[in-house]
This record gives sequence, structure tokens and C-alpha cells, in this order.
Amino acid sequence: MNVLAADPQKCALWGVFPEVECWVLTSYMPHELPKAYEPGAIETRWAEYWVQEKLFHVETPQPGDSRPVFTLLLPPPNVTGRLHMGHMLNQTQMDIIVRWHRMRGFVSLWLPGTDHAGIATQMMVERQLLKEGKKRREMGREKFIERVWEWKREYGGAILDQMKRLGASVDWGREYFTMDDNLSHAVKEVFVRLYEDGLIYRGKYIVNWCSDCGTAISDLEVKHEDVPGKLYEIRYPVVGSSEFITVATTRPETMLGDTAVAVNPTDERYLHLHGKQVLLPLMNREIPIIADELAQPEFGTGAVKVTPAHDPNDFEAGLRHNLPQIEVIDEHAKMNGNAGAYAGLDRFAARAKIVEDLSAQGFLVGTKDYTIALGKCDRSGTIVEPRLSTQWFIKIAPLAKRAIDVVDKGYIRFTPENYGQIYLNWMHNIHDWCISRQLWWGHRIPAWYCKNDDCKNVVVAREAPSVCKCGGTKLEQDTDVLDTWFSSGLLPFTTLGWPQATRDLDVFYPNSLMITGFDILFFWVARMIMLGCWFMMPPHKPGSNKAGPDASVGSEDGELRASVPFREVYIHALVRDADRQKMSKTKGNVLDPIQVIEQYGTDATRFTLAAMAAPGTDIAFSESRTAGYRNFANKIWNAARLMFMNVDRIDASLRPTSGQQSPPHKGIVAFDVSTLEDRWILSRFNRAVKDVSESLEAYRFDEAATRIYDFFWGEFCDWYLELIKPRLNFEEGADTTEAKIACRNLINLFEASLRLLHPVMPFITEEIWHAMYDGAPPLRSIALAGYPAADDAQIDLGTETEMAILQDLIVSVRNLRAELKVEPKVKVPVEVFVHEAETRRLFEQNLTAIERLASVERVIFVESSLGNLPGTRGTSRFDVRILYERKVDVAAERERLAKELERIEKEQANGQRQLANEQFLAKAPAKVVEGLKARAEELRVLQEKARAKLKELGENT
RNA sequence: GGGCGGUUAGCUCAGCUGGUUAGAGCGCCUGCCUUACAAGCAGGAGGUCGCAGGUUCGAGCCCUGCACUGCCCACCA
Repeated sequence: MNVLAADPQKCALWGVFPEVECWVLTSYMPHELPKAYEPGAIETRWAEYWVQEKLFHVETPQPGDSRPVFTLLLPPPNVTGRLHMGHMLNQTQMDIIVRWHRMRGFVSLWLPGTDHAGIATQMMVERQLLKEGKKRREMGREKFIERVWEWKREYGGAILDQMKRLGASVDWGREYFTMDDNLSHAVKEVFVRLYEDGLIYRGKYIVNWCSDCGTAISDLEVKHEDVPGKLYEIRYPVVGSSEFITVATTRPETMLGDTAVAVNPTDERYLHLHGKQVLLPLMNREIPIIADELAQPEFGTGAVKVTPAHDPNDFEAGLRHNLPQIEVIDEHAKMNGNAGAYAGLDRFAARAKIVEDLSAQGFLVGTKDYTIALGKCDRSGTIVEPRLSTQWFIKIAPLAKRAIDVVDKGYIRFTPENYGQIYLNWMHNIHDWCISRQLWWGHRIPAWYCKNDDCKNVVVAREAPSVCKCGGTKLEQDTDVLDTWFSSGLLPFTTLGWPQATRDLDVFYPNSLMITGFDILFFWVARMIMLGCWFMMPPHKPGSNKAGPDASVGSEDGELRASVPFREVYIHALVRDADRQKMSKTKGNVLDPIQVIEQYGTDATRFTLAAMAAPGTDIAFSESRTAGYRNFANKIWNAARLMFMNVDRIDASLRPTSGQQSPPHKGIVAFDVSTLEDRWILSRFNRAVKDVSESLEAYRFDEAATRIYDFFWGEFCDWYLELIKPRLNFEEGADTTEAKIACRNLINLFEASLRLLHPVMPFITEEIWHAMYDGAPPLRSIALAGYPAADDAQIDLGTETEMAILQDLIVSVRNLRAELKVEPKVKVPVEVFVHEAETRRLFEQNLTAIERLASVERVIFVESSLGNLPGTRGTSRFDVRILYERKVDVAAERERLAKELERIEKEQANGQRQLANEQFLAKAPAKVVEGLKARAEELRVLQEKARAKLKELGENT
């Protein structure tokens, strides 16, 4: 049976009968391959195979195993997530790097998992409940959480299933979820230890409050947006005087909670008012005028209202001056009981009313247009209210110090480099991190409060305490959960078994690399570094001795170096649409990767993302590019068809067998180099391998991809395959020795090229590779084969130069044919004059190639220069002329020549000028000067010829 | 308010530490269904490298200024 009949039933069976996989493969009939590559059927088949075979499962290497290790953590997508182009870019890059390492013999662990995503998930389930007419609070915490778990079990794996379709070579056997028992346990452990280290505190501070989500959020979750707003100037009457003091505010509703007016201590305008009271309008409360740096003399009137309960700066000032904190806005963003007549109003309704009342009572001095940097909740878009609230915080400075050190010292390297600086800037200005969230879905804070009124003790513990130190037994756990990023910040070590001293931790930590987008650089990358450098250093490092540095690491600095969560960070760009617009649901320009994949194939889509991933700019994803790379896949496919057709015809036993390649092989298995094209392609292959490896080393996915593309299409297909065809197409009854050699070379070169390409296009390479071995490959997958390593000894500049001359001749003849409009089917005789005997030998040895590729009937070598005869092309090494009676289009030819001559002379003038310049001769490197001289000579010849020809054409008219 | 990118062919982008003739894909034009591939083959047109100065023997690349554009960060009313 033919597997390419794309039989979905068989694929489906796989899940049930994994043992049948060879059944499909051995029946492969390559000569029946369809003309066009059909990625759909092939890709789903292999995607399933890779998962079923547990191909990428990594057993922990035991002591004594000397293989190098490569570890990569998948940035865990939210359980609520659907795969978007950003994921696909991220995963493509990771997969390329991981497959590449694996093929180079690294124990390569790519760890997958999902994030419980506190707010996002809770909101999603709440919305779902709402459709059933249920509300979270009515349901109760326990029931609600059970419901979220249900939802997670049902839908939470969607994004990972999509990943499987992409062929991501992750170890599915190690998949984690951030709320798994072991990870939850580690989260608790971390919290308790930070608390014991004095780095976690609880307190009443101003936090960013999202009234929609009903929770505090961290600074990072607030997105500032410049919007046109108003600046209101309000005058407060000074008690015991007829004076007023005018303050300005963008949020007049907060005035209800004012507890002072501040002026700068140095501001002479207000010296006489220090210590006086003002009467707060609308509220008729007396509040003091204080002298504080908070007020800047240059701004507005130099006097500022102080609302400690609703502004972070005012809060600080309030502490300095012992001011009362009066909250006037509640958790639903409504005015509360302290707001007098405005109680119950929404904050914006209150604002309008207050402005109206102030105006009516003559307190409003003026209203100005003013641009406000409005803070909005990243998740809900609601305007964030700074609000006094009791929360848990992490004291960040000690953590940040280490996180700065490791980057300063180069223990973590960023690519592109400038992100290192961006990271450091941020880290230097970091504030304490509010980690408590008023949600239900997440890791509950391991703190218990004693309900004994006399005690009110807080117990932070790993397990629920049964009794308080006061003897009380009524202890209640904090109802808040932790910020999602708290747990994801621990993943590099908790997924490997921390706090246990595991073998995994020894082997796989630090991770080798982190690949992610800059959008979570601070949210996640920075937190991982801070927490990693804290918990993988003594005394928290498992098995570490509190007394001193770990003996295996040696020094304190060594400890620090070993504590980083990853050695390198690669930051990738954002994927935008073809018009460079950010993809967003509201704009409706979101490209669904799965749809693109279905249309063009996963390999082509991956290739697009790789090829466009140049550093520094975002990726404008254009489908026309993907179509182009789909064509590339098709090209590979057809090259394979050519190969299979010939193998089957010439000698099917030429197919490689499982014994032939004892993996992992780093080059081409065997290669005969008796012809120019063989020596040439071998040289070019090695050069490509070298370039690709260098590019991948530098995370230049774009360079690697285009280099492979150029090699495979431009060199292998366009020239090599064409050149070996005569040998493959032996005549009936003729000796097949040559054909067999050519065929074997083709197979082995193709096989190595597939390995070169595999990390970027895993599916088509796997498919063809298996087919080459006729279903009995030496390994279960090409992914386990060796990655080609360049052999400098096989790079041959002399051969490449010879080939270049030959190509030059062929292209020259093609040019002439096109200019003279020779009918494609007509083979023409050509005259060739060579400047050197070697060139003649080269042409003579490759006559077949010239005749075939340039449609030449025969080559006549002549003894004198063809100079200016019609139908002639010349280079510095040869002249070639096609013998064809059709009249040259004199006008067109003259125009072409004139243009060419102009170009030559322009370049010539440039060169002459430089060569005449003594400073140039003195300062420029010899190589450049020599090159220029050689070129000048070439140009001289070319110019002479062009002139002569032009002259002749002129005379003819 | 601070900081970081980008500006190269009609479109989307490459161009490595400054060095001989600035490249690719798509699109466009001409001719070909040449038994691997029309998702292909062969040939071709198309660029004052955003603007203005400067450094240099030499600038798309380095420096300065300007213009346009995108992004990140920021507790100043």
C-alpha cells in the first residue's frame, strides 16, 4: 500500500497500536511519490510518531557519563492559551537549537509545561460560569477551584497539542504544570525560606489596584498610556486668614481623602503658611500645611494636596509627617463611607460631581488640558487605582544585587547584547514586588493568622499549623494567592526537583539557554535570575553546607556562577503582520499559525520564521515568503523523486542500509571525487555546513536558513543535479559503473544534506530520510543522526574557481542565446577562445556539461581572440561566440553595450583614482590593492572588447 | 521625562570588525509544459542605501545634527 495516499485512519490507529509504525514505513514506494509535496499527511504522521516513540525523552545521565548536556526550558504557555505566531516563532527557534544540539551529541533536554496563569484562567472560568448564571462568590472557593481544575483537565492541554503538531522535540515524559504537587510544594518552601531570610514582609502600602480583577497587581502589570485629561486647580481657604492656597490635581475625587497640603520648604512664597491649617472644601475638615520636598516649586502653584491613602508619593510624605490615611475609594472603585455626600458614587461620577460642586462653591480656580499617563491593568484594561492595601511583598534589593552581578560578570550572556543593558537598567531601578493577589486560583499564601484577639500572630509555615504560640487553635490561612510569576520564576530549578538534591539538578542546572520574547524579560527572565541566584546558592542550594562554599564548585564566585538559572538568554522579536502591525484580536489581523501550517506546511512556516528572524527588528510575517519556502520544500521533494527514480532504475541495492551509517555520522558517508562537479559540490557542501554552524552558534537563524536554501537550491539542484544527469541517464546496455558511482554520491550527499536541514525542516527531512533506507533506517529518526561537521580538507578553492569559470561560460552562452533570440530547442555551435591552456582543458573535460546546460551543439576552440565579432561574449579568461545566422538586433545590442561600457568605465575610473592615490597604496591592505589591480586588468580587457564591438556596430549602421 | 531600535529595489527584508561590481524572496517583463519540480527552468528590468554635514586613501557601514517611524521604561500633582 502506498502511505502517501494520506490515510488518516491509519494515523489515528497509531494512538491505539503504537507497534504498527513500521507497517506504514516499510510499504513506502518512493517512485510513486506525487509530483507536488503534500505536507499535511506527512507531517501529522511524523508528529504522532515522534510522540509515540518517546523519541525526545531524556533519561538523566548517570555519573561517569561524559556526554555534554544541553538544557532548555519551554516558557510555559498559559493553560488558557491558544497557539499564536509568537509561540510558533519561539518554539521554532527553540526546536532548531535543540535538534541541532541533539544531533551534535548533546544530551538535550527540552522541558515542556504549562502555567496556571492566575488571573487569566480565573477570569476565563468565571466568564464560563456567568453563562450558566453562576457566580464565583456564591459558589465558594473550594467548588470554584474544583471547577477550574475541571476546566484545566478538559481544555488546558490545547496549546501543547498544537505544539505536538509543530513537531517540537520536547520531552513529553517530563511535562509539568505549575500547580503540580511537587511544584506547589517547592513554591511553599521558597516562600517560607524568603520569609525566614527576612525578604518577605506583609504590610499596608499603596498598591496598584484593579477594580475589575478585584486584586492588587504588580508595577509591571500596569501599562501606562498617555491620554488627554484635565488638570484641575482648586483653592483651599487658609484657616484664620482670607488667603487661599491653590493646588492642582488630575484626580479631584481624591481630595476627599486629603490630609495635608504640601509646599516646598524652600519656597519663599509659602514660608508664612508653614504650620497653618487649611479648610478642606466640601468636607470641611481642617488639614495642615506641611513643608515637604514632595512639592516642587516649579510645578503649578508649587503647592500640592496630599492624599496618603491614594497616591504613592503622598503615602511616603504622609509617613514622614505622621499624617492620617483616609481611604475614600473602595475595592470596587466606588467612593466609600469616608467620602461624605459622595459615598456610593463611582469614582468618575464622583469626579464630575465634585468638580461641579467645587465650581459652584467658588473653589475651582481653573481647568487645564493636560496629558495624563494613565495606568491601566494589563489584563483587563481597567484604570488602575493606587490604593492602600495590606499585601505581601518581596524585599527585592538583596535579590537584585546578585542578579546584577551575574550579568555584569558575564555569567549570563544576552543575545542581542543590548538586552543585557536594558535588563541592568531595569534591575537598578527595581522596587519591591507585591506578590499577593486577591484571587482564588493559584498558590495560596502559606501564612496563617491567629484568631485569638489578644494574639493576632502570623504563622508562616510549610504545613498548616494546628496551634499558635499563644496556645490558640483557631488559625486561618491567608486567603490570597501568589502572583503567577512567583511560581514561574522558580521553574528552572523546581522542575528539576528542588528542594531535593536530585541528580537532575546536578546535571541539568543551570539550563543552557533561555529563548523568549522581550515582553516577558522583566516579568519572567529577571525573576528567574533573581530567584535562581538566591535558591541555587548556599544555604538554599540542595545539599549545600551552610558553613562554606560547595566543594564541587569551589569559591563563592564559583557558586554564584553555578547558581544562574541559564547561561544564555536569546531574546527574539515580535511577530507582526505583513503591514508591520501588531497582531491583535481587535484589529482582526491575527494570523493563526495552524491555518498557515495547513496551507503551506509546518516546515515552510518554520522556515519562514527562521529566515525572517534577523536580530534587531520585529518580524513582519508575510505569507508570500511562506509560499516561497513551501516551494523550497517542493524543490527538495522533487530532488528526492529524481534520486529515487534513478536509484530504482539503476540499482536498488544502492540504497543505503541500516548498517552503512553507524551513527552518529558527522559528514557524508562516502563520496567519490573523480569529477569536477563532485569535487565542487563536496567543497560547497562543507562550506555550507561551516556557515550554517557558525550562524546557529550566533543564533542567526536567518543566516542559517538562507544559507541552506542557497546551497540546496542554487548549488545542489541548479548545478549539481543537472551536471550529473548525463551520468545517471546511461544508455540501454551500457556500462553502469559511472551511473552507480554518481548515484551513490547523490544518495550520500542528499542524506547528509537532509541532516543539515533537519533542525529547520524536520518533517520533510524525516520523510525522505526514512524513504532512503526503504523503511529500515539505522536509527528511529534522522533527529538522532549526527549533524554534519565541516571538513576543511574537503573545501577546495581551486575546484571552486574552475567550476566558476565553467558556469561563467555556460551562462555567457545562455545570455547570447537570449539576446539573439535563438529558439530554445535549437542547439548552436559555439566558438571559444581561451587565454590559457588550462581553461581549454577545463572546457574539454566538461564538454557534455557545456553542451547540455547551454544547449550547445559543439564547441570549436579557435586560436585567436574573437574580439568584436557579432554574437560574442568575453571575460578575462575566454571569449565565446555563438554561430547563429539570425541578425543581431543592432540597436538593442548597441544600447546594451553602451550601458555596459558606461558601467565598466565608471568602475574603472573609480579604481584608477584609488590606484593613483599614494595614500591608498600605502594604507590599504595588500590584498585589497592586488585585488583592485587584477580587477583593473580585467576591466581593461572588457572595456577594449566593448569599445571594439560598439565601434563595429556603429560602422554597420 | 529617560532609553532603545528602524529608515537599502514596487513589497518584505539581508548586507558580519568600513575594502574591489549593494544581495535574496515575492511581484514585474521576455521566452520555455527541456520525463525531478510550471510550487518549475532560462534570461531580464528595477536602488542618488531617509536628509545634511564630517572622519577616512576608501562610508550603506563610523561620528554629529535633522526628519520620519516603531517600541520599552517612568510615583511628579
